Amino acid sequence: MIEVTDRKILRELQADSRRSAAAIGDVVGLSASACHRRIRLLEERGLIEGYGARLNAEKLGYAMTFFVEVTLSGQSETVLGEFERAAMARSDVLECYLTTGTADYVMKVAARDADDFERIHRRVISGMPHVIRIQSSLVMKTVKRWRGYSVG
Amino acid sequence: MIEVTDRKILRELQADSRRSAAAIGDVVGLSASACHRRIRLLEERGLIEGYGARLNAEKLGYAMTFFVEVTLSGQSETVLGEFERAAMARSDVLECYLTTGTADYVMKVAARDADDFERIHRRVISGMPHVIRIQSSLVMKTVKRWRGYSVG
DNA sequence: GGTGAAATCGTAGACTG
DNA sequence: CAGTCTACGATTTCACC
Repeated sequence: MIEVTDRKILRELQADSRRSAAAIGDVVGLSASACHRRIRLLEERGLIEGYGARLNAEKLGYAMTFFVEVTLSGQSETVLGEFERAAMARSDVLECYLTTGTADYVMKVAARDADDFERIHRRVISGMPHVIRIQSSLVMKTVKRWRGYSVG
Repeated sequence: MIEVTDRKILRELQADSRRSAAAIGDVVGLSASACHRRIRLLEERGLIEGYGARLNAEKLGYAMTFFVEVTLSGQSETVLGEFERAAMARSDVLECYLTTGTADYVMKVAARDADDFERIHRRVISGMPHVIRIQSSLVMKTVKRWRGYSVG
């Protein structure tokens, strides 16, 4: 289990990972060094996997985001493994999940424009191993994102 | 457009936002102060929206992640707005997108266990305004995540 | 967990090429 | 626009209470 103070630290770091141990300590009621010790421990325990910048997709040139549901021709280890390796390797695939439900995988894909998505759909995803069906949904509006887990 | 060096900086910050300007400058071939200046500008231009810790869902106590597709009873501004406000307010809804395709919204939801998801499904999502249909998929395996945009 | 101190590192500004 | 230099402040890390 995670202690109350640790939860507060995680909440702060999730919202802004650039704050110093001293600043976070102020908020959670800990001295800078005690807070720093706890952060180190949270990293070592694997609760914190890393720190990253949140980038603006549009300003980066990615005008379109899609959810793509992919169905494969089978569910054997080999089939899944080969598909997953291909998904890992594609930089236009931002996220990829094996799911229950109608399809086998759900992927989040970033495209620069409609032509780019057409290319990704036709050349990239269709060409990934064992894919027999693709259904994509364009994200028209991002209502919520980056808000992270509720940690207390 | 984004300059080559800026792209490299974004790539580094996306992968690890805790590195200092000096450390990133080393990688991209810039002095600490030049690199620092560019990072400030990238923040001001809105390319960098923020910095966050990547937390481990399982270790936080969220054993299950779901994609939930929601269909509403209409598409008027009022209907969408009321639903979106409810989605924003729920801390178990990690992400929420208005999409084209079969459903109206796709949400990512974190649950502590099966009972918790049952509760979220029955009490929370079904209770959100104007929801007439819910279809959820359990994430069985996260193949790819956190890898961010290809910027360089 | 807190304190305090030392060493290190990071930030920001002025100035030069 | 980048590099250097610089000065100040912040941060990390340690031993000890």
